[in-house]
Amino acid sequence: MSAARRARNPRGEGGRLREEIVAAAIALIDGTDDPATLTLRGIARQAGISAPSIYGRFPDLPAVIEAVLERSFDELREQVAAAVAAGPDPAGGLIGAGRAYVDFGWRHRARYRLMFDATGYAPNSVETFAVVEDAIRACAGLGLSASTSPHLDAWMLWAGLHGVATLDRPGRDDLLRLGPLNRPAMLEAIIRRLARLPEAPAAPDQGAPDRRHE
Amino acid sequence: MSAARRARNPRGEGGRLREEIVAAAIALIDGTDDPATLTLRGIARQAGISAPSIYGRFPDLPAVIEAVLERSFDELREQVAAAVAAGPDPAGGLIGAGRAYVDFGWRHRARYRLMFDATGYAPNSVETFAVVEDAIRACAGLGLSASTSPHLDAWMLWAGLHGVATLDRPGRDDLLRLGPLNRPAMLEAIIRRLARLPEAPAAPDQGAPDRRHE
DNA sequence: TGTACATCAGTGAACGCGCGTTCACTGATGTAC
DNA sequence: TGTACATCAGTGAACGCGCGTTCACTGATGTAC
Repeated sequence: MSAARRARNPRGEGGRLREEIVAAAIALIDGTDDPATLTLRGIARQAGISAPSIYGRFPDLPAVIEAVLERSFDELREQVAAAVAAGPDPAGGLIGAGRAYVDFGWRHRARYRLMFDATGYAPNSVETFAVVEDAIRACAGLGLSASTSPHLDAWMLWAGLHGVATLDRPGRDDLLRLGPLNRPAMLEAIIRRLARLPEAPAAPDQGAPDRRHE
Repeated sequence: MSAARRARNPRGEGGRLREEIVAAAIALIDGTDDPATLTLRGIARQAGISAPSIYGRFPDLPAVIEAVLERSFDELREQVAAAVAAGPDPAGGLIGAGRAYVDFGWRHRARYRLMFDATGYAPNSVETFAVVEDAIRACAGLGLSASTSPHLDAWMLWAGLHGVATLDRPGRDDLLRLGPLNRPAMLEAIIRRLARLPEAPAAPDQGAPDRRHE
């Protein structure tokens, strides 16, 4: 599985292994569709170390998973915040943030499921929420959103984004097989309705191909 | 685990065991929080039979799970359809349907996750979708909903409901710990926005206690 | 009415597997004197 | 500068477990004659 034999870390830098373990765990789960693939032995194989080596850096498997959660929520927050900042205006930034969120869920399908299904604890998950809430608040302040409670509306928006990210998935053609949907336009509509932005302006070329599952 | 020794089925009615196996599987998964608990050996224990007995009725474990999926989607459709019919008017029925949907997800947490995460195939899942779509169409026909595309709006509504059903869960206090939310009111707001019903009328006593996790 | 027999509804023991975790160890490397 | 030694970064073998599945069987029961 792994390439050449891994070189042992120099004296005093054994802590580096901790990072390698978390990175291996993320690579492992990102390469599959099923969070159950994330086993301690699998992580060790991916990292090119023996299974017991993990115990030098983590007390047990749940501790490794918790580290994966924390890093993943950081990543999610960064990507969502970057999208907010990249928007042409606050409303565009908010819509981009929603897209970035769902995109993360689609690109890291199993990891995303782990993030929300695991029994672990990720205290930094609220930071992503705060980014969304602040974006709505900014829009409301400028009169771009009709939101009177950014806190509640952010919650609703998150629920909607979470639904899109997890409901719409390949490999289950029984679910919502609705013909060729224009997913980007639908996602934007959901964001607008839940964040109380005005309906989208007329979009002439909404028949763009759906490249989601490629 | 099981009570007294199970009595063997009479001659010719061995097919009854099939029903018992599916029922045992549902009881097993409904009694836990983790879909991974649904093992073949666990199902056999729950049903009070030996593990190999299952092979007389199902080719393997995935086949049992598929039967669970099918029965579960039937149950979901029934409950959603009943809520539509029980509404005081079409709009009230639609809101009730959304509530019933999320309620199913909350009451059968692990099973609901299995329904959407499993790799199986449940052809009857579209029937629930059709119930929602028809409810929106009925509202639109009466001018109660501003929907111009019940099909797309039903999809969005489903995504929103799915998000609420799966995102908001006990045992993960890190996620969206937002203080005492008025969940019923928020759920209703999500349904109204996505199904394009008018905003809720002023609700004086929205501070009702949140009894969801009791 | 008796009885041999086929069928049916299961069971008990065993298999190989991957898992999380423990234990005793190995061998390189920096440090004290 | 040399060397004993403590420390560090891991490893290999083994444990017990629950899993899905296979196999040969058992014992009750309806049916043919």
